[in-house]
Amino acid sequence: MEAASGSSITLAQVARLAGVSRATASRVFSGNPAVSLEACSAVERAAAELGYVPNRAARSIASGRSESVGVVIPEPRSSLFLDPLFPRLLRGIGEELSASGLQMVLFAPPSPSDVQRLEQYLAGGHVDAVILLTFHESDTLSVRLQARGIPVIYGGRPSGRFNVSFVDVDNHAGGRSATEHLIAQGRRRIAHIAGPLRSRLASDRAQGFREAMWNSALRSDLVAHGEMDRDSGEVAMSRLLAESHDIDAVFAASDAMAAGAMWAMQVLGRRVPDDVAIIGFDDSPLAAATQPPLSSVRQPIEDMGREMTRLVVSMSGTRMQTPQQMILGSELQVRQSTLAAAS
Amino acid sequence: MEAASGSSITLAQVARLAGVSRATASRVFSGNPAVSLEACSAVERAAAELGYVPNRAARSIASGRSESVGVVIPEPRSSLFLDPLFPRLLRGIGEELSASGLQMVLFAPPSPSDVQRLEQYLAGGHVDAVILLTFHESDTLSVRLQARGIPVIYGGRPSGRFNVSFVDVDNHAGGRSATEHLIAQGRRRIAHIAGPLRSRLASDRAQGFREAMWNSALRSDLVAHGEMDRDSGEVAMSRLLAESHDIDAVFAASDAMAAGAMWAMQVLGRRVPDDVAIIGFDDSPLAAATQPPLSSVRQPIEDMGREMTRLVVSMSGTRMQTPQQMILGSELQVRQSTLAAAS
DNA sequence: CTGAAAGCGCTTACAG
DNA sequence: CTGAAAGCGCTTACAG
Repeated sequence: MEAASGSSITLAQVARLAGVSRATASRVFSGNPAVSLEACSAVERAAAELGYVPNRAARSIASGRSESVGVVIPEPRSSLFLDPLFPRLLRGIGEELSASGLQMVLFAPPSPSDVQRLEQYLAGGHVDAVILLTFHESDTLSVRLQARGIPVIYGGRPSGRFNVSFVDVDNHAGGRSATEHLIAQGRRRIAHIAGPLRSRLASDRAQGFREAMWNSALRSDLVAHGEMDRDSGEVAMSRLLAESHDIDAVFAASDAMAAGAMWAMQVLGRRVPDDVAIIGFDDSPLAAATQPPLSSVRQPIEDMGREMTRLVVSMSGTRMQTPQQMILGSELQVRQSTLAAAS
Repeated sequence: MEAASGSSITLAQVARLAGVSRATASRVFSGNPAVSLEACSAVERAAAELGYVPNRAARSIASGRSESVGVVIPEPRSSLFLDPLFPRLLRGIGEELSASGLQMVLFAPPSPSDVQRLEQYLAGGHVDAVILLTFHESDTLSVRLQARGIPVIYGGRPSGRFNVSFVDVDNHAGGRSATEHLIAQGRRRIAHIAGPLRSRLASDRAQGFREAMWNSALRSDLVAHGEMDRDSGEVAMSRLLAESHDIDAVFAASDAMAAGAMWAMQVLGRRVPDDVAIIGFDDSPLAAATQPPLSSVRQPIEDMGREMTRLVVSMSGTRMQTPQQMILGSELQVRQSTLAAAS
C-alpha cells in the first residue's frame, strides 16, 4: 500500500543527499551544536531542496518529548467557551507557542468520562506541558499530571488550591480602580453588581470595590449578585433600584451584567450617565455596542495567554516544579457611560 | 535517564499481563474483529488494570494514520479570531471530533512564513484531515494539501474556487428572510448596510436583500457598505440617513454594524423601532445588549462545525475526493428592534 | 484466531 | 565532529 499521503521526505533521504549519516542530519535539526559548519549547511541545503519537514510523531517517540503542549478546556458547555475573552486568550497562547516551534493541541472533553480518558492520555507523555483553562474549581486533573512530572499552568487563579502555577489578571486592583474612577467622577452612592460568591474572580473584584469605597469613607452596602450574564444583571439592577432610590453609579463585574443593568435603568427611566454612571469589566465587544458606550476594565488577555505559555514551557525544561505565579495589571477604558453628566 | 513523565504503560506490558502477544493486544485496541472473545476480554481487563492508553505517536508512525485532524486559522490577526461565532464553531468541531476519538490540533500561523512551514507539516502526514477556517480568499494551501491526498474542508464558502468541499450557512436565504421580516412588519423604505463587496458572505446577504425587495416590488436602492464592524456601521447609517429621510427600516449584514447604526440613529434622533426598525446578522451576544435588543439572523454554527468535521473525516476514509458541499439554513431571532411601533 | 518478525522515522548514548 | 547500532511503542502483512 503506497500511502498516498504519507509518502513524504524522510531524514534518511536528506542525509543521503547531503552525504552524511542520519545521525548527523538529525543533529542539525535538533540544534545540536556538535556539527561541523560544512555538514550543517550541506544538510540544510538538502532539506530545503527536498522540502523536508521532520516527522513529529517519530521524533516524539524516539526522544520522549512531544514538542507540543495541551490546552484543556474542561467545561466546554460552560461559559468559558462563550466568554468574549476566550478567543483572545487562545490567540495569545497560539502566538507564543508557534514562536517556540511548539504545537498546540486543544482538548475540550465534553463529558466527565472524556476527562478521565484525557487524563490518562496527557499523563502518557503525549504532551510536554498542559495549560488548563478553567476559572472554576480546580480538579484532580492538575494534581495527577503534576505527580507525573508534567507541568501544568492555570489560566486564572483556581479557587481553593494554592500550590499551583497560574497567571491571572489582577481582579482586585481592577475592581478597585473601576470604583475609584466612579468616585473621581463625583459619584457617592455606588452600587456593585457582583458575580457569584463561589467565583474567585468575582469575589476579587468585589473586594476591590469594597476597598475603594472604604478608602473614600463611603459605604459599600449596595451589593447585588448575578451570574455574570446579561439577564442576571438586569434583575440585579432592578432590585437595587427598588431598594435604594439614590444610587448614582454602578460597578458591574462583567460587561454583560452591565448591559442588562443599563436596560433595567432605561425601563425604569434612569438616564446613563446623567442619573447613574455605570462601568463594566472585560472590555468585551459589548462595551462599545451599548448606548451609551460602556466604560470597562480592560484586561491584557493576550498577554496572559503568552505568559502562561512561556511559564509552562520553561517549567517543562527544568526538573524543579516550584509553583510559578504571575498577576497582570488591567487598565481602564473610559467611555460615555461614566462621563460626568453634561450640565 | 529514567523519563519522569514518559514512563507510562506500554502495549507489551498489557500483552504480557493478558498472556497474549503484542500483535493480538494491538488488534483489540484497533478494533480488529479477528480476535477471540477470550483474548479480547483478557486484554481489556489487563488494560483497565494497568491504566493503559495507547501512545498515539507510535501508533501514528506505525500505521501511517495520525488519528488527529488539523484546524487551521490562516489569519489569526484577522476578524475571525474575534468573531463571536468562532468559539461556537470550535465547540461544534471539538464535540464531533472527540465523539470520533480524534484529536484536534489547532494551527494559527501568525505570519506567511509560518503558513509555509505549516503547509509542509500538514502535507507530511501528521494529520488525517484539515479543516480550514477562512472566510476570505482561498489560498494555495488547500490545493497543495488535496494534491497530497489530504482531505480539506472549508468553513464558509471560499470566494472564487468551486472545486472544494465546504459547509456554509445559507447567507442568501438569511438575508432574504431578514428583509422579508421587515416587509412583513409593514416597512417599505428599507436600507441595507452591506459588508465589503469582496466578501462572498456579505454579497450573498446583500443578494438576499435584493431578492426580497424585488419580490415585494420594492426598490433596493438604499445600500451602503461597511467593514462588518461597529464603526463602519455607524458611518454607513449616518450617510444613509443624510441621503434619504424616509428610511423606515434597516437590514445590517452584521450585529456589530447594526449596533453602530443604532448609535447613529440615536444621535440623529431616530427612535428604534418606532421610526426605524433594524435587524442584524449573527445573533451574537451583542444582539441582546443593544437598546432595544436587536433582532438578528441566527446561524447554526455549532452544527456547521459538526458537519464540517463529519464530512472531512468521512473523506479521509475513502480514496475518492469528490468535493462535498453542504449548506445550512438559519433562523430569525426576533427582538424588540423590529417589533411594530407601539401605537 | 494468533504470533514472530520486520518496519514506521527518528534520536541518542557509545565509541571513535 | 561523526557514524553504526540499538531502541522508542506500535502495526501489519505473512505464515501458520
